[in-house]
Amino acid sequence: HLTPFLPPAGAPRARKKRCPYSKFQIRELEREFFFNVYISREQRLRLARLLQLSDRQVKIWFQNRRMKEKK
Amino acid sequence: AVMILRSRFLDARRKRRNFNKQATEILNEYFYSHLSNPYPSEEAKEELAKKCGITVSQVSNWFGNKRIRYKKNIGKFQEEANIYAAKTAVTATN
DNA sequence: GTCATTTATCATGC
DNA sequence: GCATGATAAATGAC
Repeated sequence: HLTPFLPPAGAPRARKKRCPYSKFQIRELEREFFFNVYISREQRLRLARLLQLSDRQVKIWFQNRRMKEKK
Repeated sequence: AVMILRSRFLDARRKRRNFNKQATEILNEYFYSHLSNPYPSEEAKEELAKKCGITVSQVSNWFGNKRIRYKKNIGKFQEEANIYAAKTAVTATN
């Protein structure tokens, strides 16, 4: 029979491997989320430095966290 | 050394119970009869959920897991695929 | 921004 | 011991 999922044709550049965050990282992210569901640009950069995460990672964490909240 | 302790807090939602055989039968029938595009619409998910006695989220979880695990090892699911292919006359209209 | 996904990881069933 | 369902990072459509 046929196979699902059309091949991505072009060069599929490697996706970043999912790495679970540490207890400390989660705790600080949750703490900030408690006060601000939508984190500001400045706070985002500050948290990223503190937690050794990229600005993008913090941004995405808040996006996923908001989705989790509404469920 | 810095240990990354990821001890999990009690997560009630993570309690897992297998679906009954009838529900799995229904989900597999849909999956293998739409193997070229195993992405049920929202309406189809709701209908599957109703027929299986599970939630829409559980249907989404099932298809997500099924797609990735099937793609990752097609050979392992070959026998299962043949069973459901023979069982259901394809009426794939999408 | 939301949101349906992909992927790996986690927790449980058996 | 893996199979299976649910959750946690990460991507991409819109």
